[in-house]
Amino acid sequence: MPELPEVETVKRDLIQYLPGQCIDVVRILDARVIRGIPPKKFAEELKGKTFKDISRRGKAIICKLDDGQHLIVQLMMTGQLVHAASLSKSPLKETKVIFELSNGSYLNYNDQRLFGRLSLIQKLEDFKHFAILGPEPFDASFNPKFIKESLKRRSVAVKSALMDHTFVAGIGNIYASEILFRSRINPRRRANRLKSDEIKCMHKMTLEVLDEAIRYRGSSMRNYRDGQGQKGQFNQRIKVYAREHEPCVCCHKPIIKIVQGGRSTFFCKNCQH
DNA sequence: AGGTCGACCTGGCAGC
DNA sequence: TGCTGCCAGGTCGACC
Repeated sequence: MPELPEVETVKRDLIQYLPGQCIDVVRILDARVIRGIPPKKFAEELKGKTFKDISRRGKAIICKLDDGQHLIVQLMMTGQLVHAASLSKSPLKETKVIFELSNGSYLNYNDQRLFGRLSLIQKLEDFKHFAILGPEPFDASFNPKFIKESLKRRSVAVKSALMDHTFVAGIGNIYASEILFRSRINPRRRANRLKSDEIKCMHKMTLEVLDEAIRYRGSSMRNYRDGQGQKGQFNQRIKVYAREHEPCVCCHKPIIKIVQGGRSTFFCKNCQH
């Protein structure tokens, strides 16, 4: 799914279109994406509400409504939140929910695999997922000291730790591999065995990779699209993810792929120690 | 408590 | 052409 850079890109797109728009109609084409509330009630509750603000926490998009409620969208693996000026004549097969807005435009929720979820909650504190989420990478609280302290008790591979959202929010499979490549750290290293200078470097590279990915509007492996339905441009800057057998940009030895915690990891054995 | 694994879903693609 | 098996960006809950 979209990881932090992709979700941040979608958020920045939608913030240009949604605030001030009233939801006239909610059309639910597949009710399985609606969570924690009966779909009919979901549609009724949202009808007539106006978007006040759009924000992001981890990989979730938060739409604040004028009545104080929050529409939370988790895109998961294949979700897309796309704004469209007009309704497509033949709606995509993946379109699961259509929000008709007061200015005649539309917000479509598309999702091929139906892992994504739309929730409607009163208070953000009530949302269970946020309660367990670690700090935002760009937050000052996410710093080398915090990382060192958090990883002290974790014997898992550092790649798995980076992807653990209770440790730090927003990092998924693509960016975990990219961050470790730039940090020259072997993804198999145990998290609690990293030296202080390696932690400092990993922290710096986390911010560098995520910031660069946001500037390039994210990566599109298969399904990701931004708020306007366009692909991200970070793909050509990806150094290791999904590049098995390709030469490493530094030493030209082949990139290798391993499986950690059931997920693919890509790295250079020669450059990452 | 931390770690591991399967379940949740659909569709694209490689191999036969 | 058509089948089978494998793979995919995330999260959660059950279990050890």
